[in-house]
Amino acid sequence: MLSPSQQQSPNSFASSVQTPSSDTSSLHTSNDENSLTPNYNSTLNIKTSPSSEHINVTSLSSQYNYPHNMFGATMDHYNRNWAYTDQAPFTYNPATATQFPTPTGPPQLPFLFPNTNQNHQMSGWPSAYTQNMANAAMHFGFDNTHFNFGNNTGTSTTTSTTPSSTTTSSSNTNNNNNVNRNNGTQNDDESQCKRESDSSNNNNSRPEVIQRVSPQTNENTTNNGNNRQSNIIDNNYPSISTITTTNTTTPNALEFSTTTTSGVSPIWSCYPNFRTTITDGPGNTFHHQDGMLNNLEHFHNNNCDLKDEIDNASSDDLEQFAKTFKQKRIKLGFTQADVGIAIGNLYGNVFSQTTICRFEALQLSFKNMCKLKPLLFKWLEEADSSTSLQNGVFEKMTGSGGRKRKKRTSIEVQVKSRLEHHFRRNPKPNAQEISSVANELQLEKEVVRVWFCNRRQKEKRMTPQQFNQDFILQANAAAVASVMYNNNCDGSLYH
DNA sequence: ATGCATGAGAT
DNA sequence: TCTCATGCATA
Repeated sequence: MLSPSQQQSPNSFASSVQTPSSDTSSLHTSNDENSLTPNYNSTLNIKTSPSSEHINVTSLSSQYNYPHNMFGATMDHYNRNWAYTDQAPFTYNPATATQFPTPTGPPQLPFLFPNTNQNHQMSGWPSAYTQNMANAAMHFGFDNTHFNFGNNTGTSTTTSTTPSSTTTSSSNTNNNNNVNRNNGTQNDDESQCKRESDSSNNNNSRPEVIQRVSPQTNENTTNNGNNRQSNIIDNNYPSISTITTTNTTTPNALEFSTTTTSGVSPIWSCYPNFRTTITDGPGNTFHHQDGMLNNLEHFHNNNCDLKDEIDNASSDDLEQFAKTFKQKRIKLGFTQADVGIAIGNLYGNVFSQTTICRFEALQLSFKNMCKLKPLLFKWLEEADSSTSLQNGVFEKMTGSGGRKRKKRTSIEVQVKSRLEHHFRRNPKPNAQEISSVANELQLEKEVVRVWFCNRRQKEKRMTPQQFNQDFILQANAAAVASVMYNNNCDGSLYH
Protein backbone atom coordinates (compact mmCIF):
# COMPACT_ATOMS: atom_id res chain seq x y z
CA MET A 1 0.00 0.00 0.00
CA LEU A 2 1.04 3.53 0.14
CA SER A 3 3.27 5.08 2.63
CA PRO A 4 1.69 7.71 4.80
CA SER A 5 3.57 10.42 3.09
CA GLN A 6 2.22 9.26 -0.20
CA GLN A 7 -1.24 9.05 1.14
CA GLN A 8 -1.07 12.44 2.60
CA SER A 9 0.26 13.96 -0.51
CA PRO A 10 -2.48 15.25 -2.72
CA ASN A 11 -0.10 15.20 -5.54
CA SER A 12 0.68 11.59 -5.26
CA PHE A 13 -2.91 10.78 -4.77
CA ALA A 14 -3.64 12.22 -8.11
CA SER A 15 -1.30 9.79 -9.64
CA SER A 16 -4.00 7.57 -10.76
CA VAL A 17 -3.82 7.26 -14.44
CA GLN A 18 -1.22 4.85 -15.29
CA THR A 19 0.52 3.20 -18.03
CA PRO A 20 3.65 1.18 -17.68
CA SER A 21 6.47 3.58 -17.73
CA SER A 22 8.25 1.49 -20.26
CA ASP A 23 5.71 2.74 -22.72
CA THR A 24 5.94 6.36 -22.00
CA SER A 25 8.39 7.46 -24.57
CA SER A 26 5.89 9.62 -26.28
CA LEU A 27 4.34 11.05 -23.22
CA HIS A 28 4.71 14.49 -21.91
CA THR A 29 6.56 14.91 -18.73
CA SER A 30 5.30 17.13 -16.06
CA ASN A 31 7.41 20.01 -14.96
CA ASP A 32 4.88 20.99 -12.41
CA GLU A 33 5.09 18.22 -9.95
CA ASN A 34 3.67 20.17 -7.10
CA SER A 35 0.71 21.72 -8.73
CA LEU A 36 -2.35 21.16 -6.67
CA THR A 37 -4.70 23.10 -8.81
CA PRO A 38 -6.33 21.69 -11.85
CA ASN A 39 -5.40 23.52 -14.91
CA TYR A 40 -8.12 23.38 -17.42
CA ASN A 41 -6.07 24.92 -20.07
CA SER A 42 -3.28 22.50 -19.97
CA THR A 43 -3.00 19.62 -22.28
CA LEU A 44 -2.72 16.15 -21.00
CA ASN A 45 0.16 16.14 -18.69
CA ILE A 46 1.57 12.78 -18.00
CA LYS A 47 3.96 12.21 -15.22
CA THR A 48 6.29 9.35 -15.47
CA SER A 49 7.89 7.53 -12.67
CA PRO A 50 11.61 7.06 -12.90
CA SER A 51 11.71 3.34 -13.01
CA SER A 52 10.99 1.47 -16.16
CA GLU A 53 10.51 -1.80 -14.47
CA HIS A 54 7.83 -3.90 -15.96
CA ILE A 55 5.15 -4.98 -13.64
CA ASN A 56 4.54 -8.57 -12.89
CA VAL A 57 1.16 -8.71 -11.40
CA THR A 58 1.11 -12.38 -10.81
CA SER A 59 4.18 -12.41 -8.68
CA LEU A 60 3.00 -9.35 -6.88
CA SER A 61 -0.28 -10.99 -6.18
CA SER A 62 1.36 -13.91 -4.53
CA GLN A 63 3.87 -11.72 -2.87
CA TYR A 64 1.08 -9.85 -1.23
CA ASN A 65 -0.93 -12.92 -0.68
CA TYR A 66 -3.71 -11.54 -2.77
CA PRO A 67 -4.75 -14.41 -4.92
CA HIS A 68 -8.05 -12.77 -5.55
CA ASN A 69 -6.93 -9.29 -5.54
CA MET A 70 -4.36 -8.58 -8.11
CA PHE A 71 -5.26 -4.97 -8.17
CA GLY A 72 -4.33 -4.49 -4.62
CA ALA A 73 -0.91 -5.54 -5.64
CA THR A 74 -1.04 -3.38 -8.70
CA MET A 75 -1.80 -0.46 -6.55
CA ASP A 76 1.33 -0.89 -4.58
CA HIS A 77 3.19 -0.76 -7.76
CA TYR A 78 1.80 2.02 -9.73
CA ASN A 79 2.92 4.88 -7.67
CA ARG A 80 6.40 3.90 -8.47
CA ASN A 81 6.41 2.50 -11.91
CA TRP A 82 3.56 3.90 -13.80
CA ALA A 83 2.88 7.10 -15.54
CA TYR A 84 0.00 9.15 -14.44
CA THR A 85 -1.68 12.44 -14.84
CA ASP A 86 -3.65 14.84 -12.79
CA GLN A 87 -4.71 16.89 -15.70
CA ALA A 88 -7.78 17.00 -17.80
CA PRO A 89 -7.54 14.83 -20.84
CA PHE A 90 -8.38 17.68 -23.13
CA THR A 91 -7.60 21.26 -23.56
CA TYR A 92 -10.63 22.73 -22.06
CA ASN A 93 -11.46 25.88 -20.23
CA PRO A 94 -14.92 25.85 -18.74
CA ALA A 95 -14.88 29.60 -18.43
CA THR A 96 -14.55 30.19 -22.11
CA ALA A 97 -15.60 26.99 -23.77
CA THR A 98 -18.85 27.00 -25.57
CA GLN A 99 -19.04 23.31 -25.81
CA PHE A 100 -17.29 20.28 -24.65
CA PRO A 101 -14.50 19.18 -26.83
CA THR A 102 -14.66 15.98 -28.67
CA PRO A 103 -11.72 13.83 -27.79
CA THR A 104 -9.15 13.89 -30.49
CA GLY A 105 -5.85 12.27 -31.00
CA PRO A 106 -4.85 8.95 -29.62
CA PRO A 107 -6.95 7.32 -26.99
CA GLN A 108 -6.00 8.18 -23.51
CA LEU A 109 -6.62 6.52 -20.28
CA PRO A 110 -9.86 7.90 -19.01
CA PHE A 111 -9.31 7.52 -15.36
CA LEU A 112 -8.11 10.71 -13.95
CA PHE A 113 -8.25 11.58 -10.36
CA PRO A 114 -7.64 15.21 -9.92
CA ASN A 115 -6.20 16.48 -6.74
CA THR A 116 -8.24 19.29 -5.44
CA ASN A 117 -7.61 19.17 -1.76
CA GLN A 118 -6.41 16.97 0.97
CA ASN A 119 -9.60 15.06 1.17
CA HIS A 120 -9.48 14.37 -2.47
CA GLN A 121 -12.88 15.66 -3.05
CA MET A 122 -14.28 17.05 -6.19
CA SER A 123 -15.10 20.35 -4.68
CA GLY A 124 -14.55 23.04 -7.20
CA TRP A 125 -14.49 20.81 -10.17
CA PRO A 126 -17.22 21.59 -12.62
CA SER A 127 -19.50 18.81 -13.60
CA ALA A 128 -18.35 19.51 -17.09
CA TYR A 129 -15.07 18.07 -16.16
CA THR A 130 -16.55 14.78 -15.27
CA GLN A 131 -18.49 14.79 -18.46
CA ASN A 132 -15.24 15.31 -20.11
CA MET A 133 -14.05 12.28 -18.32
CA ALA A 134 -16.96 10.33 -19.56
CA ASN A 135 -16.11 11.41 -23.03
CA ALA A 136 -12.62 10.22 -22.56
CA ALA A 137 -13.84 6.93 -21.29
CA MET A 138 -16.04 6.52 -24.30
CA HIS A 139 -13.25 7.54 -26.53
CA PHE A 140 -11.07 4.91 -25.11
CA GLY A 141 -13.68 2.33 -25.66
CA PHE A 142 -15.57 2.02 -22.50
CA ASP A 143 -19.17 1.36 -23.15
CA ASN A 144 -20.39 2.02 -19.75
CA THR A 145 -18.54 3.89 -17.14
CA HIS A 146 -19.88 5.29 -14.02
CA PHE A 147 -18.83 8.40 -12.37
CA ASN A 148 -20.06 8.28 -8.92
CA PHE A 149 -20.48 11.34 -6.83
CA GLY A 150 -20.93 10.69 -3.23
CA ASN A 151 -20.28 12.46 -0.03
CA ASN A 152 -20.36 9.56 2.29
CA THR A 153 -23.48 10.74 3.91
CA GLY A 154 -25.97 9.09 1.72
CA THR A 155 -26.35 11.77 -0.85
CA SER A 156 -24.90 10.96 -4.13
CA THR A 157 -25.41 11.29 -7.76
CA THR A 158 -24.31 8.98 -10.39
CA THR A 159 -23.53 9.94 -13.87
CA SER A 160 -23.48 7.11 -16.23
CA THR A 161 -22.60 6.67 -19.78
CA THR A 162 -24.54 3.97 -21.38
CA PRO A 163 -24.63 2.60 -24.82
CA SER A 164 -28.12 3.35 -25.87
CA SER A 165 -28.51 0.13 -27.69
CA THR A 166 -28.22 -1.79 -24.52
CA THR A 167 -29.95 0.51 -22.17
CA THR A 168 -32.98 -0.78 -20.45
CA SER A 169 -35.11 1.03 -18.07
CA SER A 170 -35.43 -0.24 -14.62
CA SER A 171 -36.13 0.90 -11.18
CA ASN A 172 -33.59 2.26 -8.89
CA THR A 173 -33.46 0.20 -5.78
CA ASN A 174 -30.42 1.70 -4.36
CA ASN A 175 -31.22 4.29 -1.82
CA ASN A 176 -27.70 5.48 -1.64
CA ASN A 177 -27.39 6.34 -5.24
CA ASN A 178 -29.54 8.56 -7.22
CA VAL A 179 -29.01 7.29 -10.66
CA ASN A 180 -30.25 9.32 -13.47
CA ARG A 181 -30.87 7.60 -16.66
CA ASN A 182 -32.41 9.77 -19.22
CA ASN A 183 -32.19 7.72 -22.29
CA GLY A 184 -33.55 9.43 -25.25
CA THR A 185 -33.89 12.62 -23.39
CA GLN A 186 -31.40 15.10 -24.51
CA ASN A 187 -30.28 17.77 -22.22
CA ASP A 188 -27.92 20.52 -23.10
CA ASP A 189 -24.87 18.91 -21.79
CA GLU A 190 -25.66 15.75 -23.50
CA SER A 191 -25.92 17.16 -26.90
CA GLN A 192 -22.71 18.94 -26.35
CA CYS A 193 -21.02 15.88 -25.14
CA LYS A 194 -22.17 13.58 -27.78
CA ARG A 195 -19.35 12.07 -29.60
CA GLU A 196 -19.10 13.06 -33.15
CA SER A 197 -18.15 9.85 -34.72
CA ASP A 198 -17.31 6.77 -32.87
CA SER A 199 -17.26 4.72 -35.96
CA SER A 200 -14.23 6.57 -37.13
CA ASN A 201 -12.37 5.44 -34.14
CA ASN A 202 -10.58 2.31 -35.05
CA ASN A 203 -7.72 2.74 -32.71
CA ASN A 204 -8.98 0.09 -30.45
CA SER A 205 -9.13 -3.54 -31.15
CA ARG A 206 -12.00 -4.09 -28.89
CA PRO A 207 -13.52 -7.37 -28.04
CA GLU A 208 -16.66 -8.33 -29.74
CA VAL A 209 -18.68 -9.58 -26.92
CA ILE A 210 -19.24 -7.53 -23.92
CA GLN A 211 -20.44 -9.43 -21.02
CA ARG A 212 -22.33 -7.49 -18.57
CA VAL A 213 -21.45 -7.87 -14.98
CA SER A 214 -24.86 -8.00 -13.58
CA PRO A 215 -25.77 -8.11 -9.98
CA GLN A 216 -27.72 -11.04 -8.83
CA THR A 217 -31.08 -9.90 -7.86
CA ASN A 218 -32.42 -13.14 -6.56
CA GLU A 219 -31.65 -13.68 -3.00
CA ASN A 220 -31.24 -17.22 -1.95
CA THR A 221 -30.48 -18.93 1.25
CA THR A 222 -26.84 -19.42 0.58
CA ASN A 223 -26.46 -15.83 -0.14
CA ASN A 224 -24.23 -14.42 2.47
CA GLY A 225 -24.72 -10.89 1.65
CA ASN A 226 -22.36 -10.90 -1.21
CA ASN A 227 -25.00 -11.20 -3.82
CA ARG A 228 -26.82 -8.14 -2.94
CA GLN A 229 -26.75 -5.41 -5.43
CA SER A 230 -23.59 -3.53 -5.65
CA ASN A 231 -23.26 0.15 -5.93
CA ILE A 232 -20.36 -0.38 -8.17
CA ILE A 233 -21.84 -2.63 -10.69
CA ASP A 234 -24.73 -0.89 -12.24
CA ASN A 235 -27.64 -1.97 -10.20
CA ASN A 236 -30.12 -0.20 -12.33
CA TYR A 237 -29.86 -2.70 -14.99
CA PRO A 238 -32.13 -5.63 -15.01
CA SER A 239 -30.41 -8.92 -14.65
CA ILE A 240 -29.02 -9.23 -18.07
CA SER A 241 -26.13 -11.55 -18.10
CA THR A 242 -24.80 -10.89 -21.52
CA ILE A 243 -25.03 -8.09 -23.92
CA THR A 244 -23.69 -8.55 -27.34
CA THR A 245 -22.71 -5.40 -28.99
CA THR A 246 -22.22 -4.85 -32.61
CA ASN A 247 -18.65 -5.54 -33.20
CA THR A 248 -15.75 -3.34 -32.52
CA THR A 249 -16.90 0.20 -32.69
CA THR A 250 -17.79 2.08 -29.64
CA PRO A 251 -21.48 1.79 -29.56
CA ASN A 252 -23.50 4.85 -29.97
CA ALA A 253 -23.49 8.09 -28.29
CA LEU A 254 -22.64 9.15 -24.89
CA GLU A 255 -25.72 9.51 -22.84
CA PHE A 256 -25.79 10.73 -19.36
CA SER A 257 -27.15 13.28 -17.10
CA THR A 258 -25.58 15.02 -14.25
CA THR A 259 -27.22 16.10 -11.12
CA THR A 260 -25.14 17.79 -8.59
CA THR A 261 -26.32 17.97 -5.08
CA SER A 262 -25.76 21.48 -4.04
CA GLY A 263 -23.60 22.09 -1.09
CA VAL A 264 -21.95 18.76 -1.40
CA SER A 265 -18.30 18.31 -1.97
CA PRO A 266 -18.48 15.05 -3.72
CA ILE A 267 -15.94 12.38 -3.58
CA TRP A 268 -15.98 10.65 -6.85
CA SER A 269 -14.80 7.54 -8.38
CA CYS A 270 -15.26 5.80 -11.61
CA TYR A 271 -15.12 2.27 -12.60
CA PRO A 272 -15.89 0.11 -15.52
CA ASN A 273 -19.26 -1.39 -15.51
CA PHE A 274 -18.60 -4.17 -17.85
CA ARG A 275 -16.48 -7.12 -17.73
CA THR A 276 -15.23 -7.60 -21.18
CA THR A 277 -14.30 -10.93 -22.49
CA ILE A 278 -13.12 -12.16 -25.76
CA THR A 279 -15.10 -15.17 -26.55
CA ASP A 280 -14.15 -17.40 -29.36
CA GLY A 281 -16.30 -19.97 -27.78
CA PRO A 282 -15.74 -21.84 -24.58
CA GLY A 283 -12.21 -21.61 -23.46
CA ASN A 284 -11.85 -17.99 -24.24
CA THR A 285 -8.83 -18.07 -26.42
CA PHE A 286 -7.07 -14.89 -25.83
CA HIS A 287 -4.06 -13.75 -27.72
CA HIS A 288 -1.77 -11.34 -26.15
CA GLN A 289 1.34 -9.44 -26.68
CA ASP A 290 3.22 -9.29 -23.48
CA GLY A 291 3.50 -10.18 -19.89
CA MET A 292 1.02 -7.72 -18.61
CA LEU A 293 -1.65 -9.08 -20.77
CA ASN A 294 -0.55 -12.53 -19.92
CA ASN A 295 -1.21 -11.73 -16.35
CA LEU A 296 -4.55 -10.36 -17.18
CA GLU A 297 -5.35 -13.49 -19.03
CA HIS A 298 -4.29 -15.49 -16.07
CA PHE A 299 -6.46 -13.32 -13.98
CA HIS A 300 -9.32 -13.87 -16.30
CA ASN A 301 -8.84 -17.59 -16.49
CA ASN A 302 -8.91 -17.82 -12.79
CA ASN A 303 -12.33 -16.37 -12.62
CA CYS A 304 -11.15 -13.27 -10.94
CA ASP A 305 -13.20 -10.82 -12.81
CA LEU A 306 -13.51 -7.17 -12.40
CA LYS A 307 -16.71 -7.50 -10.58
CA ASP A 308 -14.93 -9.38 -7.88
CA GLU A 309 -12.23 -6.82 -7.70
CA ILE A 310 -14.54 -3.95 -7.62
CA ASP A 311 -16.86 -5.55 -5.19
CA ASN A 312 -13.89 -6.21 -3.04
CA ALA A 313 -13.04 -2.63 -3.21
CA SER A 314 -16.42 -1.23 -2.56
CA SER A 315 -16.84 0.42 0.75
CA ASP A 316 -20.45 -0.51 0.76
CA ASP A 317 -19.63 -4.07 0.13
CA LEU A 318 -17.03 -4.25 2.81
CA GLU A 319 -19.18 -2.46 5.28
CA GLN A 320 -22.17 -4.47 4.41
CA PHE A 321 -20.28 -7.67 4.48
CA ALA A 322 -18.75 -6.93 7.83
CA LYS A 323 -22.17 -6.21 9.21
CA THR A 324 -23.74 -9.28 7.72
CA PHE A 325 -20.85 -11.36 8.81
CA LYS A 326 -21.15 -10.33 12.39
CA GLN A 327 -24.87 -10.86 12.44
CA LYS A 328 -24.69 -14.30 10.99
CA ARG A 329 -21.75 -15.29 13.11
CA ILE A 330 -23.67 -14.45 16.21
CA LYS A 331 -26.77 -16.10 14.92
CA LEU A 332 -24.81 -19.24 14.27
CA GLY A 333 -23.39 -19.11 17.72
CA PHE A 334 -19.75 -18.62 16.98
CA THR A 335 -17.47 -16.34 18.85
CA GLN A 336 -14.89 -14.22 17.16
CA ALA A 337 -12.24 -16.54 18.48
CA ASP A 338 -14.07 -19.52 17.04
CA VAL A 339 -14.02 -17.97 13.64
CA GLY A 340 -10.34 -17.22 13.83
CA ILE A 341 -9.56 -20.80 14.66
CA ALA A 342 -11.99 -22.23 12.15
CA ILE A 343 -10.41 -20.20 9.44
CA GLY A 344 -7.11 -21.61 10.47
CA ASN A 345 -8.50 -25.07 10.04
CA LEU A 346 -9.97 -24.22 6.70
CA TYR A 347 -7.16 -22.29 5.14
CA GLY A 348 -4.11 -22.64 7.25
CA ASN A 349 -3.79 -19.30 8.89
CA VAL A 350 -5.36 -18.88 12.21
CA PHE A 351 -6.51 -15.47 13.22
CA SER A 352 -6.98 -14.12 16.64
CA GLN A 353 -10.14 -12.88 18.18
CA THR A 354 -8.64 -9.46 17.90
CA THR A 355 -8.36 -9.62 14.18
CA ILE A 356 -11.87 -10.91 13.66
CA CYS A 357 -13.13 -8.25 15.95
CA ARG A 358 -11.34 -5.57 14.05
CA PHE A 359 -12.62 -6.87 10.80
CA GLU A 360 -16.17 -6.68 12.00
CA ALA A 361 -15.58 -3.23 13.31
CA LEU A 362 -13.88 -2.11 10.09
CA GLN A 363 -10.82 -1.33 12.09
CA LEU A 364 -8.35 -2.70 9.65
CA SER A 365 -6.69 -1.09 6.75
CA PHE A 366 -8.47 -1.21 3.48
CA LYS A 367 -6.01 -3.65 2.08
CA ASN A 368 -6.26 -5.84 5.09
CA MET A 369 -10.03 -5.81 4.88
CA CYS A 370 -9.87 -6.83 1.27
CA LYS A 371 -7.51 -9.61 2.05
CA LEU A 372 -9.56 -11.00 4.88
CA LYS A 373 -12.92 -10.67 3.29
CA PRO A 374 -12.76 -13.70 1.01
CA LEU A 375 -11.59 -15.89 3.86
CA LEU A 376 -14.34 -14.80 6.16
CA PHE A 377 -16.79 -15.05 3.36
CA LYS A 378 -15.86 -18.62 2.70
CA TRP A 379 -16.06 -19.51 6.30
CA LEU A 380 -19.46 -17.96 6.56
CA GLU A 381 -20.60 -19.84 3.54
CA GLU A 382 -19.47 -23.07 5.10
CA ALA A 383 -20.85 -22.35 8.50
CA ASP A 384 -24.10 -21.14 7.07
CA SER A 385 -24.73 -24.11 4.88
CA SER A 386 -23.44 -26.92 6.98
CA THR A 387 -24.78 -27.52 10.40
CA SER A 388 -22.05 -30.01 10.97
CA LEU A 389 -19.28 -27.55 10.79
CA GLN A 390 -16.82 -28.54 13.38
CA ASN A 391 -14.33 -26.31 14.89
CA GLY A 392 -12.06 -29.25 14.67
CA VAL A 393 -8.78 -29.19 16.37
CA PHE A 394 -8.24 -26.17 18.45
CA GLU A 395 -4.71 -25.44 17.67
CA LYS A 396 -2.86 -23.24 19.98
CA MET A 397 -1.63 -20.24 18.18
CA THR A 398 0.97 -19.39 20.67
CA GLY A 399 3.95 -19.08 18.47
CA SER A 400 5.70 -18.05 21.62
CA GLY A 401 8.48 -20.16 22.95
CA GLY A 402 10.88 -17.37 22.22
CA ARG A 403 11.37 -14.16 24.05
CA LYS A 404 8.92 -13.07 26.62
CA ARG A 405 6.64 -10.25 25.82
CA LYS A 406 7.30 -6.96 27.41
CA LYS A 407 4.75 -6.06 29.95
CA ARG A 408 2.23 -3.66 28.65
CA THR A 409 2.99 -0.14 29.62
CA SER A 410 0.07 1.75 30.92
CA ILE A 411 0.15 5.36 29.91
CA GLU A 412 -1.79 7.76 32.03
CA VAL A 413 -4.58 9.77 30.55
CA GLN A 414 -2.86 13.07 30.98
CA VAL A 415 0.29 11.76 29.42
CA LYS A 416 -1.75 10.41 26.58
CA SER A 417 -3.26 13.75 25.91
CA ARG A 418 0.23 15.19 25.79
CA LEU A 419 1.19 12.56 23.28
CA GLU A 420 -1.89 13.38 21.26
CA HIS A 421 -0.88 16.96 21.35
CA HIS A 422 2.51 16.14 19.95
CA PHE A 423 0.97 13.87 17.41
CA ARG A 424 -1.21 16.61 16.10
CA ARG A 425 1.77 18.84 15.72
CA ASN A 426 3.92 16.20 14.17
CA PRO A 427 2.75 12.67 13.58
CA LYS A 428 6.18 11.53 12.51
CA PRO A 429 8.76 12.69 14.97
CA ASN A 430 12.34 11.76 14.34
CA ALA A 431 14.53 10.02 16.83
CA GLN A 432 15.57 13.21 18.45
CA GLU A 433 12.05 14.47 18.78
CA ILE A 434 10.97 11.18 20.20
CA SER A 435 13.67 11.42 22.80
CA SER A 436 12.56 14.86 23.65
CA VAL A 437 8.98 13.82 24.09
CA ALA A 438 10.01 10.80 26.08
CA ASN A 439 12.02 13.01 28.26
CA GLU A 440 9.24 15.45 28.77
CA LEU A 441 6.73 12.78 29.64
CA GLN A 442 9.06 10.57 31.60
CA LEU A 443 8.50 7.64 29.33
CA GLU A 444 10.86 5.20 27.77
CA LYS A 445 11.91 6.29 24.37
CA GLU A 446 10.84 2.96 22.93
CA VAL A 447 7.41 3.34 24.45
CA VAL A 448 7.01 6.70 22.82
CA ARG A 449 8.23 5.40 19.50
CA VAL A 450 5.79 2.53 19.57
CA TRP A 451 3.04 4.83 20.65
CA PHE A 452 3.56 6.97 17.59
CA CYS A 453 3.69 3.94 15.34
CA ASN A 454 0.45 2.66 16.73
CA ARG A 455 -1.10 6.07 16.59
CA ARG A 456 -0.23 6.43 12.94
CA GLN A 457 -1.57 3.00 12.26
CA LYS A 458 -4.79 3.87 13.97
CA GLU A 459 -5.05 6.87 11.74
CA LYS A 460 -4.89 4.70 8.73
CA ARG A 461 -7.73 2.45 9.61
CA MET A 462 -10.83 2.50 7.63
CA THR A 463 -12.12 5.93 8.22
CA PRO A 464 -14.45 6.96 5.45
CA GLN A 465 -11.94 9.33 4.01
CA GLN A 466 -9.14 6.91 4.17
CA PHE A 467 -11.37 4.37 2.69
CA ASN A 468 -12.33 6.54 -0.18
CA GLN A 469 -8.75 7.22 -0.99
CA ASP A 470 -7.94 3.58 -1.05
CA PHE A 471 -11.05 2.64 -2.85
CA ILE A 472 -10.49 5.14 -5.56
CA LEU A 473 -6.98 3.97 -6.01
CA GLN A 474 -8.11 0.44 -6.26
CA ALA A 475 -11.00 1.11 -8.56
CA ASN A 476 -8.67 3.06 -10.70
CA ALA A 477 -6.20 0.28 -10.90
CA ALA A 478 -8.97 -2.05 -11.86
CA ALA A 479 -10.12 0.38 -14.45
CA VAL A 480 -6.71 0.69 -15.97
CA ALA A 481 -6.26 -3.00 -16.10
CA SER A 482 -9.65 -3.30 -17.62
CA VAL A 483 -8.78 -0.80 -20.28
CA MET A 484 -5.73 -2.73 -21.18
CA TYR A 485 -7.61 -5.93 -21.11
CA ASN A 486 -10.40 -4.57 -23.22
CA ASN A 487 -8.06 -3.23 -25.75
CA ASN A 488 -5.86 -6.22 -25.99
CA CYS A 489 -2.92 -3.98 -25.60
CA ASP A 490 0.12 -3.79 -23.47
CA GLY A 491 -0.92 -0.86 -21.45
CA SER A 492 0.62 1.82 -23.54
CA LEU A 493 -1.34 4.94 -24.02
CA TYR A 494 -0.59 5.15 -27.66
CA HIS A 495 -0.98 2.18 -29.81
C1' DA B 1 -13.03 -3.89 22.43
C1' DT B 2 -8.57 -1.89 22.62
C1' DG B 3 -3.75 -0.54 24.23
C1' DC B 4 0.71 -1.54 23.74
C1' DA B 5 3.79 -4.82 21.55
C1' DT B 6 6.28 -7.86 18.09
C1' DG B 7 8.61 -9.18 13.93
C1' DA B 8 9.11 -9.23 8.99
C1' DG B 9 9.86 -6.68 5.24
C1' DA B 10 10.37 -2.10 3.01
C1' DT B 11 12.96 2.38 2.93
C1' DT C 1 13.71 3.25 11.38
C1' DC C 2 9.39 2.86 9.36
C1' DT C 3 5.10 0.32 7.93
C1' DC C 4 1.97 -3.31 8.34
C1' DA C 5 -0.40 -7.28 9.87
C1' DT C 6 -1.29 -9.24 13.79
C1' DG C 7 -1.95 -10.64 18.78
C1' DC C 8 -1.29 -10.94 23.99
C1' DA C 9 -3.10 -9.02 27.78
C1' DT C 10 -6.21 -6.26 29.93
C1' DA C 11 -9.83 -2.64 30.64
